[in-house]
Amino acid sequence: MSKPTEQPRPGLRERKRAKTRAAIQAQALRLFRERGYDATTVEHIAEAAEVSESTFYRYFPTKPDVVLRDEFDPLIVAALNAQPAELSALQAVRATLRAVFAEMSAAEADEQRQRSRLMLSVPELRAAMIDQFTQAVQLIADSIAERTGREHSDLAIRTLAGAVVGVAMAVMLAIADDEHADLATLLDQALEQLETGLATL
Amino acid sequence: MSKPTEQPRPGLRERKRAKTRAAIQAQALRLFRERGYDATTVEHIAEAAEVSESTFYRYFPTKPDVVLRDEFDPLIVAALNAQPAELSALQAVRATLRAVFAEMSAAEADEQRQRSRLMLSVPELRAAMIDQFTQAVQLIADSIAERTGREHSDLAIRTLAGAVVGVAMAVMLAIADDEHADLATLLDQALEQLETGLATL
DNA sequence: CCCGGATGTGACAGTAACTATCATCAGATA
DNA sequence: TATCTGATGATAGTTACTGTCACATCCGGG
Repeated sequence: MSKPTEQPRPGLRERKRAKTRAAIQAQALRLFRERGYDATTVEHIAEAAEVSESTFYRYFPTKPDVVLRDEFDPLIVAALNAQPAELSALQAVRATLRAVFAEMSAAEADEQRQRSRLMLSVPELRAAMIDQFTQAVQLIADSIAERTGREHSDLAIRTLAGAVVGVAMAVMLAIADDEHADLATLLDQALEQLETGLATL
Repeated sequence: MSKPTEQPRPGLRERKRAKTRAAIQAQALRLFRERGYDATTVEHIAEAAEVSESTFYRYFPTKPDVVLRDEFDPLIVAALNAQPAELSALQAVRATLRAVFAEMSAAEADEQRQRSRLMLSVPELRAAMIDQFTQAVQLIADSIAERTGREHSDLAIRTLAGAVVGVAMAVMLAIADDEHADLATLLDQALEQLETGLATL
C-alpha cells in the first residue's frame, strides 16, 4: 500500500500539506461519528483540526468531499488495466475486485465499511456518490474499450459498465439492510450472476 | 395520459394547490432555461410565480426537486406490475418501458429530454438523481419479487434491479454525448443485451 | 546568508439555500 | 353565518460556500 511512483523527497512543504489534509479528515470523521454529520459544522471541524474555515475549503471543496475522498479508485483502475487480455470483460472486472479486496487490510476494510454506512445514511453524502458512480462507469468503459478494441462510446460497452456499477449500487443497498454481510462476497456473487445471465429470473 | 383513478371532484382548494405547484415548476424551468440553474435563485422563482419564498419550500423541499419531480415513475411501476406473469423479469421490464415510451406524446418526450440534459449538466441536479435511482432499484426489486414469488431481499433480485437501473444510467450518459439519439431505442437495445448476456464481451 | 517570488493561511464580508415561527387570510364545514 | 382548518407571507436565523486581502512561511538564486 506504498506509493512507489512518487519522488523520493516530497519536500517539507508537501509533507506539511499532507499532514494538514490528514488531520482535517481524521477530525472530521471522528466528529461525524461522535456527533453526527449534520450536527457537525465545518467550523467545528476546522477548530478541531486547528485550521481556519478558509483552509478547510482549500483542502476539501465541499463538506461531503471530506468523507468521499477515496484512494482506492485509482488502485482499482490500475488493477483492471493489468488484467490478462484473455479474460472476458466481466471476468476481468470480477478478478480485479477480488484482488483489490484481498489486498485490503482488516482495518482498511473496516474503515471502508464505516464510511459506506455513513454515506448511505446521510442524504447529502448519498447524493455526492453519483458523481463517483458516473466516473466509475466512464473508467470501466474506457478500460473495457481498450481491452476489446472497440470504441469507448459503443453501446454494448456502456451497457456493461453501467450494469457493473448498478450491481455495485444494489449490493451497497443490500449491505445497508444486513449489517454484517460481507461486501466482497456479495459483490462477487452478484457479478457471477451477471456473467451467467439475468434471463433466468 | 388522463388520470382515471382520481375522484371526479378534486375540490377548489386542491385545484388551486395543483395550479400553484404547476406555476412554480413552469416558471422555474423557464428561468433555468433562460438564465441557467445556478444564476436562478429560489427568490427569483418565487417572484416569477407570484408566491413567497416560504411557499416555494412548502411545495418543493429543495431547489433540485423542482426539476426532478416526475409523474412517470408511478406510471412505470403500475405498468410493470400489470405485465403478464408468463414473461421473465427482464422481458417484463423491457415491455414496460416500451409501453410507457410509446404512450408518451412528442411534447412530453421533448420535455423529458430537456430535463435530462439539464440534470446531467448541473452537478447539484446530478447529485439529487441518486435517490431516484435507489428508489427505482427498490421499486423494481419489489415488483420482480412479487412476480417471481421470491423475497425482495434476494440477492439475485437486487442484482437484476441494480443492473437495470445501472444500464439506464449508462444510456443517459450516452445520450448526453450524442444529442439526437433516441432514449427509448437505446434503452431497449441495452436491455436486450442484458437479456442476451454480457459474457460475450 | 538573505532576498524576492511563490504559496499557504487567517480574517472578514457577502451570497444563497434552507429552517422555524407567528400572525393573517381564504376555503371547508356545520 | 360562524367556526375551524389549512395555506400563505413576513421575518429572523443558521450554515455551506465564495471572494478578497494582508500576513506569514517556505523555497531557490545571488
